[in-house]
Amino acid sequence: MRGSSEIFAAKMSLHVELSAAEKAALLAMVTRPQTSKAGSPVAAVGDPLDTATVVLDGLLARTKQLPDGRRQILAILIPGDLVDVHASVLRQRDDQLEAISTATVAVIPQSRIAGVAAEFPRLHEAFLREAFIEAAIAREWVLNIGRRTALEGMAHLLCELIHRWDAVGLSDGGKYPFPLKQQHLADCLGLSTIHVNRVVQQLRSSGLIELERRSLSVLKRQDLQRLADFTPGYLHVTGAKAA
Amino acid sequence: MRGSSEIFAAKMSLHVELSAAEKAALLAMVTRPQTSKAGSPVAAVGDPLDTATVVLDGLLARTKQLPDGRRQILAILIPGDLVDVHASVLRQRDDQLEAISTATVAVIPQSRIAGVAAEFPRLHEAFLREAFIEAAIAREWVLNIGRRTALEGMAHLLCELIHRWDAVGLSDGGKYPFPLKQQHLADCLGLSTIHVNRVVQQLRSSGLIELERRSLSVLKRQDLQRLADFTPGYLHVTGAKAA
DNA sequence: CGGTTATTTGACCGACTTCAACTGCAGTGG
DNA sequence: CCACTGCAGTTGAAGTCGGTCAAATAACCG
Repeated sequence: MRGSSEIFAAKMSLHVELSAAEKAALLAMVTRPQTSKAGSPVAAVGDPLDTATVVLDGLLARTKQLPDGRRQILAILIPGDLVDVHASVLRQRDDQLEAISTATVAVIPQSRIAGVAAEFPRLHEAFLREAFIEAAIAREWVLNIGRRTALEGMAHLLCELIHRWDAVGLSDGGKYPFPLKQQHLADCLGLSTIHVNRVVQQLRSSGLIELERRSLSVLKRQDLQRLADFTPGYLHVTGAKAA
Repeated sequence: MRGSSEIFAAKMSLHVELSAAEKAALLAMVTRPQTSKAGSPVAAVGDPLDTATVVLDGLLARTKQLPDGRRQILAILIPGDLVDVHASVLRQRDDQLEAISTATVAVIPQSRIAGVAAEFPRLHEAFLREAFIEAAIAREWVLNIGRRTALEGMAHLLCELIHRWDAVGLSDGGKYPFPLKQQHLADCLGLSTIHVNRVVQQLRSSGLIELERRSLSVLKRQDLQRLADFTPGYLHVTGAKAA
């Protein structure tokens, strides 16, 4: 758990150099780490929105559902991510968080987030950066789902994930642990699982990726990015790891 | 112009009651009002992202484009909206703003936004609310495009627009000025203009709306909302005008 | 092992796209 | 006043991408 918090602190100080006091304050805010089993909800629609959430380990999805069960994933959350910073200002949760793999998260109470603005402006700025980047990613997803083909969209999603995974050091020479099921990919892209399967096989047979056994290998990263028209600018990662 | 700024100030104080000093500071920050002709760009990809933008009059679209010209609208901006608050933290614009109708906008320099956090915390909070709500809307659009049918999505888009228009007093008893072309609707929903046309006619012939001559009339608002599964919670409008 | 869940395959279907032509309308200039 | 132009909207026919249904593997797990 301690090590997990360090990933979070490291990510927070990626853009703004934090003082020891700021780092200490940051780690002190993070309370009540809890782990959830794969597939289980971490927060539901209508829940009071009174904490931000830090992902310490595992993957989560932010989702919305229609009354008849159609489901859409709005964001994939990875270790180090700080989400729901808007809890400092908005009142009610309008979406859901659920664990994709076994995941452990901690929370920061709403009062702490609000307080940090006055006490630790640079921490506050780091929080806002996280929130604004998640918003930028959501906008890119609108483009991805609205205007890219299934194949392009899938390629783009994979590019985004590996890029973000690289940034927090979750890669191993082009090979990544990949806990997402095809159902998750479908819900990210607004597709059926069956079509996701066909698209994945296209990517496999064109030699761009290997995807099996909960593991993703990117064989031709350049080609994959070209297919997806992936340009990482929208991720606003300008730190040392920017690649 | 003066009157337009008042709309903005009114919207800013919808959730947080602002003091006279705060209102004055707010209006003092808003500089350089400029008007753009329908269809012309207001800000382009790669532009330095050093100002937030206030919409004083007219409609804008936030857009992204793929290299081959496919275009997606990410947000419709209406009078009173404050956008690009993230300019206080992020550096580079990754999307485009363009005028839908003739529109006049003003800007707030990045330095002012950053400064306001310390000097006028409640204004800062109001700015953040705007940014977070735009993010919430973007997430709803992901659902709209990814999982709703064309008909449902169109209905939902219209519900959102009239709801936001009501909130800033742009309605006239169920009748709204409607400068969007079918091309804009298509780019909002990830559809072809031709299909938009057919969907609009479905809505017309089922008696839910009238849409002609740059004017929208909502005849059966309840039915339209039911068709769209529209629940305004994600707009986080909790003020007096919440309806 | 057996039972469950995830992935894969095939056949068919439908929502939406593409292409092409036509209508209506506002502006423009003769 | 009326042709001419250009653009938004409309209509129809044909095609495609992706969905649905059903069933067969294949992986996971107690």
